[in-house]
Amino acid sequence: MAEKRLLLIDGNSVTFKAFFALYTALGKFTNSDGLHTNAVYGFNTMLETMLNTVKPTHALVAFDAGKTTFRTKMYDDYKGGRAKTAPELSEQFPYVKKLLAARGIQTYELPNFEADDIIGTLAKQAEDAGFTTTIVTGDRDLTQLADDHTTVSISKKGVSDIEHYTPAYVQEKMGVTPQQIIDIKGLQGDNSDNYPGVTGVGPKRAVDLVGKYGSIEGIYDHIDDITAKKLKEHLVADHDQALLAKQLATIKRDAPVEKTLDELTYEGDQTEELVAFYQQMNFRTFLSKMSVDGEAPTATPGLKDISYQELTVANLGDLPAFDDGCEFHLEMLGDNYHLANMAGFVIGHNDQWWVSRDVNLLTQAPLKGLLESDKVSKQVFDAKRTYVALHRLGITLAGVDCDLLLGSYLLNTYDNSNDLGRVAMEHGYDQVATDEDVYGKGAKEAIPDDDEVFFSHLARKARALEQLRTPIFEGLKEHEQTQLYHEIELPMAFVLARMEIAGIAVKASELEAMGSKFTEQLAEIEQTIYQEAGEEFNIDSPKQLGHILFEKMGLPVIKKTKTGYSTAVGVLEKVAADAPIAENILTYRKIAKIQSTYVEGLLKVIHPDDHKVHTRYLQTLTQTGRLSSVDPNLQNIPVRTEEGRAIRKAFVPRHPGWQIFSSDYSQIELRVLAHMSHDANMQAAFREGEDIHAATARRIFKMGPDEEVTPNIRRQAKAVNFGIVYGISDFGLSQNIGISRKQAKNFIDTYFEEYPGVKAYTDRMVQQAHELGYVETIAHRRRYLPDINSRNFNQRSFAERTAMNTPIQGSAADIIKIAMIRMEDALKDLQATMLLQVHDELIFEAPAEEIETLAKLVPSVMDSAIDLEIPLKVESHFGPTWYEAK
DNA sequence: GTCATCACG
DNA sequence: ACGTACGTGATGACG
Repeated sequence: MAEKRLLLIDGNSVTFKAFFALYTALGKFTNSDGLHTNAVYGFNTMLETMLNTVKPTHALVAFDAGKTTFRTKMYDDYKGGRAKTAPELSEQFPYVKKLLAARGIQTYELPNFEADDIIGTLAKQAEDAGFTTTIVTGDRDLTQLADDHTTVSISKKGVSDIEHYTPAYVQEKMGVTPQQIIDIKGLQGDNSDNYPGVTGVGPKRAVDLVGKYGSIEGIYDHIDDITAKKLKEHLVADHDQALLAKQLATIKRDAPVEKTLDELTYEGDQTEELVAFYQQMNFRTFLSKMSVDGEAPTATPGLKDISYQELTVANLGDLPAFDDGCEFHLEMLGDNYHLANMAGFVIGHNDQWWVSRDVNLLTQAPLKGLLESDKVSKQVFDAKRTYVALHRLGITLAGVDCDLLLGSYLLNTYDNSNDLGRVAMEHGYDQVATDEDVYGKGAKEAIPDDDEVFFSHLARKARALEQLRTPIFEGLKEHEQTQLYHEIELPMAFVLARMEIAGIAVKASELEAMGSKFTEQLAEIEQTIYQEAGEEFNIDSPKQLGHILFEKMGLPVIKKTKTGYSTAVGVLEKVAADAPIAENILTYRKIAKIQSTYVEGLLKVIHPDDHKVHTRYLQTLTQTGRLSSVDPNLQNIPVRTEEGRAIRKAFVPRHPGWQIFSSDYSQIELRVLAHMSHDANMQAAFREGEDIHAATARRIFKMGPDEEVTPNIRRQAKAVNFGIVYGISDFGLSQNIGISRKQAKNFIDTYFEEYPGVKAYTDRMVQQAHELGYVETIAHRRRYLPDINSRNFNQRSFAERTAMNTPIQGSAADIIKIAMIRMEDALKDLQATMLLQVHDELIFEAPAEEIETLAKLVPSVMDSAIDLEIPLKVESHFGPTWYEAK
């Protein structure tokens, strides 16, 4: 007998998940009738995945029948207090059902029961009848149904990110058997379903107890074995509640379901109906997939065939001149393009693609000429990556027109990915797979030996570049980001590429000398700590350290983390007065950090040939428009403590006699705020060259002109200024400077009275975010804030703070990027080279005789990068190493 | 892979 | 009543 495979889907839960997974794209998913379709779309994506992997013979989607169920009869407030379902979501349920009908899948609901119970009941029947069952849901509770013949697949973040729970996986992940999930829930209760368990029992204790006694009943049978006094009291007091909660959590396996398994035979797509439905929904990509049904299967379902030619030395001459431009992609496995092997490339246009594994062909005519010509416009994915890699082959890339990665990032920072396939999918183009699909991941990641697989993937990438150029440019135009793209981000990519290639020289001998000194110091402190603790333990383990400090030594617990005692700096500083061990641990930590991250970490990445480190700047990662730096991160080299700062002595110019020169913007974020808010008082302070923190202190503390601003008062005012930039809250400020929440609120109120323009600015940004769903920087960089209208206080508050902060932080990022682009031109007749950017600071190396020139030139380029209502201020330093240049 | 910690602006 | 400062990356521990 053929294998029988049953697919059971929790319709409500999956529709919910799909809706929220595609929530940011809600605006893009509407059909011509104005109906939202994101949940239907997401549901169908998930369904395709499951149909392809499970290949079911039988299938059913269960829905909840209504608000009242046997559970609400047991417990009035079951699922009480839930926010009303958004209308954009409710309107989609009927269409999900229509979709299912068109796909030949039955739907079912049963009065008084939830979808869970229908699924539980049918899964039981299926097991008895020898089926293999797959349950799909977004709700972890259903993992209680996992058994040897039943897998529970939970969609995690996205619609395609699915986790499969077998009994072994449940055990591994949750620490209990599937049957014990209900005991856990009985003890813990369920916030989202709104019923309590036992007071004081959270996930950790619940797993512990159930592990020890097997079940809730087991716990109460051995109640006298429980030594923790409070816990026992709670268990006794909440006995009834625990039993009720367990009952509520238990999925029915014998609901009066009137469907028999035989009726659930999966019919497959009802083609005509489905085409009509897709048309009604405006699902173009799903429609196009239908037309390829029945063709030879490809590596990834849904991809149409693509043709290409393999390029060789013999047919290089056949390449056209590409007068209308071309698409080009250079393939590398691995993120670090300074080192990664180049695996092949594709070039072409007008759906004619040439591919090869031999990247040396690129160095030959006519390819090298094409790549280096700014007359031949090129569409690429990640221009910086491409530029750096081609540079390794002696090719200087020019003529880049559309960088899909960069354009896509500007359109929406939120869902941007480094994978061409994924980015294409974001823009509704589904004819290219992700690298993970084609190359695999982890240890198995590799360029396929099969030419057909590899080359068609390359050709599909190139075609995606061709297809997406227009939509990307149109999107940028719509967002008024054309200038941002052409005049800032695209030129920036090449400036960064050249900085990365230049690298910065690091003296290994200097680091090694520091390292051996630190090793000695660490050994010494380690011994002292062991003596104070009375035993040896791993100081690097917060868990072991917490045990020593707070259990063995009985120090007062200041703060806890999710997993145990906090041993962070603030905590250790508080207990240091009573316990010298805390002081020693702080010293140990400080040195260990410098040692492992900076001494050892940097030594690992010094290039053996040129003795330099070549970081990579990530240009499409941050949500604000800042850069980030990896492999190594050169934007967080220590400076605040003397021991750490010494690391900078190892950063030197590449030639003897040269100097390191650095310039930084002074208070750029507050100046940007003064500009954007037009606040007269704040602007006056900057125009008159005042110390802004002192000026703020005078204002918020209502000081007379002759009163002296003490360092402590200035420190507090500085914290308030920072708080404003971060999107102020009284709580946050009170924590930061150790005052009461009430005092903090006072400071903020006074601040806003004194700087009314700033108050108006913050209100305006929050309001704009509410109305438009995004905020913008000076250069029209955009950040979407989908949580701004969230019903969850925390998420909403966070979005509001972000609405205030992002235009400030992001505009500062715009400004330094403009300065960097102009800087290259300003330096063209000098030997001086720009090496690093650290958010508000630029670092150069130059011959000593150019320092005088730089000291004038660099600040003038930086402070004229943009015309604000107040002046920008730049400070410079230089010296024989980075250590002195500050 | 996730957490806690700590380095920077 | 809710429970927080904004933006990052690297490390070691631990599951």
